[in-house]
Amino acid sequence: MARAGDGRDWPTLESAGGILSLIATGAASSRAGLLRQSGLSRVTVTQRLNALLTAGLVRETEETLPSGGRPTRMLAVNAAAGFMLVANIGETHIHLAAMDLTPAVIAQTTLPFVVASGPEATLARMAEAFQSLIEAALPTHRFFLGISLSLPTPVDFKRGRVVGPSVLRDWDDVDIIGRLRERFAVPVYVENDVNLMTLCEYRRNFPDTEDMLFVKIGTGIGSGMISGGRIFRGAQGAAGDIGHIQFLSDDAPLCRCGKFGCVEARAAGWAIARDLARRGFSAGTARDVIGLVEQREPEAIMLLRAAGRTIGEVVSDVVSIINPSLIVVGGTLARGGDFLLSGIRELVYQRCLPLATRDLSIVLSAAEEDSALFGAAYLLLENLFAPAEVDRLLHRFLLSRPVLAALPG
Amino acid sequence: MARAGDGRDWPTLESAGGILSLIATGAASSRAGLLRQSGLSRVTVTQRLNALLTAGLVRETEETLPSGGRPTRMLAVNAAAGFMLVANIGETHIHLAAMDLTPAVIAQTTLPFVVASGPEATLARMAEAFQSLIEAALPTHRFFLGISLSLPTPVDFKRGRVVGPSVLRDWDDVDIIGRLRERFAVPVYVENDVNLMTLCEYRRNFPDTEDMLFVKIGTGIGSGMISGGRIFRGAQGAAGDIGHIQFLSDDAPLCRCGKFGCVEARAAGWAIARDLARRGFSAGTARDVIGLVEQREPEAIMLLRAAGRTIGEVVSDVVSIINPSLIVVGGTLARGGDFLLSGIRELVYQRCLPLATRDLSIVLSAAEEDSALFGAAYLLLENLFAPAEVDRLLHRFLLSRPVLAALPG
DNA sequence: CTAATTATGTAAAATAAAATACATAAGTTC
DNA sequence: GAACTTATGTATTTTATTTTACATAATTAG
Repeated sequence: MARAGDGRDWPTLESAGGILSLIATGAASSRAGLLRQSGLSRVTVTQRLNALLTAGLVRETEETLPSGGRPTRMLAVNAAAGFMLVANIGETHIHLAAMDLTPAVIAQTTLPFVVASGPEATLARMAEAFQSLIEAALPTHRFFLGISLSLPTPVDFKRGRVVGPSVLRDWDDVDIIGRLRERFAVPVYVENDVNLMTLCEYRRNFPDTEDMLFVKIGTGIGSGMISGGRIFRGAQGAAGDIGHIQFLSDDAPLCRCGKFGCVEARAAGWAIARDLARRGFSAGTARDVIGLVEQREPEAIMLLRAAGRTIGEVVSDVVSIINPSLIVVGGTLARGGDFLLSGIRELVYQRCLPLATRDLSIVLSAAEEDSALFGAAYLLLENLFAPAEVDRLLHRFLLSRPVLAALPG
Repeated sequence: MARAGDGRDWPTLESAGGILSLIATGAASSRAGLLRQSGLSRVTVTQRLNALLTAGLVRETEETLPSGGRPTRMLAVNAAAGFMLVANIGETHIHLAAMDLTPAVIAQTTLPFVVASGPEATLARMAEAFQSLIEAALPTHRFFLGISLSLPTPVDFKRGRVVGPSVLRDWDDVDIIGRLRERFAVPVYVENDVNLMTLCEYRRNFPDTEDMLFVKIGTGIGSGMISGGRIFRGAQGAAGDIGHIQFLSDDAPLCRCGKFGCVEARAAGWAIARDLARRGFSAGTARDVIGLVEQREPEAIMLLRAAGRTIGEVVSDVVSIINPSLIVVGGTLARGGDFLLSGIRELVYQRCLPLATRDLSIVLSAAEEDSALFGAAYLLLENLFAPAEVDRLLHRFLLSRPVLAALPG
């Protein structure tokens, strides 16, 4: 058969999907690991791996594993083998980037975002921006892998559409995937931003924690869950909607959703800002609240602590229901640190079974910008390189290459 | 190569695990389906399927699928190919059975159960009973597949142990799997009873509903979840513990867990019985409560309705968190029908997002005896026939057969 | 530096599986 | 009943993969 290096050997590369998937998903990172995980023979693994190496999809890393004898050479996907486009639609801006497979930013740009423009115009302008990013990335990262979008609204992941009453009016039932796919002819994924922040947190900081809860406490309150290493979406992608869980009391405040007593109306950034405003402070957003807390304003601190306990009530419900082994608290208010966290911890440890809290950690998220954007990148990667999809990816990769050596001899 | 029927062809049968798994898990039920799902060629599928057919593990069913031409012959695992042992430890009795692969009961027996006897004695007596069941089943169902147990307590499924503060005192850290495996040399699984009731409900009545919540309302309150077609267990197997979610109020009642205001203390069978007793009725258990409701005792009905609303509060939290597409209400109090259900429906539809409730059904469980026992059977089957495990099963099956035709020629 | 140890590559022979090309089976439609 | 349709089986050829057996590589231990 074809030897590594004697020109391209398409057939071997085409069948190398399984190997590529194992490396990309982290299931194996050495030849021995590939042997074990794939069940293939050494000859076959060597052949296919060589095809991937010469194609530039996989590379040997510098590090080696000492083993008593010849050290094991480690393998990794070549981060420069291609690029993807990601975008995060925020409340006022859209952040777009081209990323390599690390994922790391190759080029980026920002667009203003006005909900009122509607989906058509917005998607059109995003497509323009994407086109520029492609031109920036293409010279160095020849292969265009796909597109992944983060939206600030519930998303039906499978159908790739905005669902339910949403900040994004008029986006209901817009076929986002179809629109972008048509234009760029690559796989497109769309997901809710909190789920993507959760995924980023998992992949970056807690890759070994397969059951975690991420709570985002900013101007609003939302959550995402990783279960068995995957985003937990529920039947319609609406899982994790903890912001509008209600608990009634005499003074149940009116929520922006129209109901009384929601967690958000008690403990979200806007609610605390509302309470501070009533006390004569100038505050409207989560940032304002945190600003006052960082100035050690006692009333702001007190309200943040109270919010922590309120959120703790809901989080303890979540813990009883899904039994995670880690809770990560992020979002703007998380910058309040222990002022926020102590209340959450207090309620969770007070209310949940010892069994559920015994091995439960509650930690702050390392405040990272763009975690939704990186989450979108991780989502795309894990889908493209999933065993069931990787052959399609490989096939596109092959078609994208100039057919230098497809000639006989 | 070996033709179907010319004696045993071990090599072919040994490689037929994938085919068997597809049939057993329902992924394929015709030759065409096997072709599609397995990715193997028709020749290979035919060969392996024939090996399974002649070994008696798979059979062709009577029904056929009309297709315009020659009808498709359907395939199914031969229910009589083997038997398994299952047991459900209840509060006062242990129900043990030998079941075929339908699963249907071949033989059964009941033991009294006293917690105070402790795990050693109890497991020993169960082993005795199992031995008799084996003798009953063996003549007709020669192959012993495995053992599956239902326990009325949280279980760490992976480790096969009782965890946490539990009704089963002293069972903590008893290696149940190890004990039974040692004695019977077959795979052993242990799971919590509510999870198994959930699984049974899913497999029997709603096999197409991959995200469902089962709420058991009896003397206590518990729940189980199916997510993506699998039991959702959480990090320690403690997921779904909704009975002890608290919501405070001035009159928060003391729960048997020692905290105030738990759902159980407000709405479980024992709590309603307590309230009825205070009003002069003679009631101590969920059965007593339902007895009074069935006699149309207004106060009992009123209390059951109120319990429905209380449970509805918690269920609406669960819906917001996990977004199921179906809620099945079971347990003794479910016999109260709409008296119980209406309150649950009321709260869920009132509190949850339209997105989450749009396609959500809330139904009563068809009151079935032994659903935990059948759940245990389903659990065993789905694990034994899982792609990763099926080869082991096949191997044991081969070893268990008399080696009639292992001679040359 | 040498021996021991583990990692890795590859040619040749042996197997396993797929593709191809027919052949037959068991229904439906008319 | 004849024609058509889809399901299914199998011999033969071709292709892919594993096995076997050996060779080489790059470390550590001494």
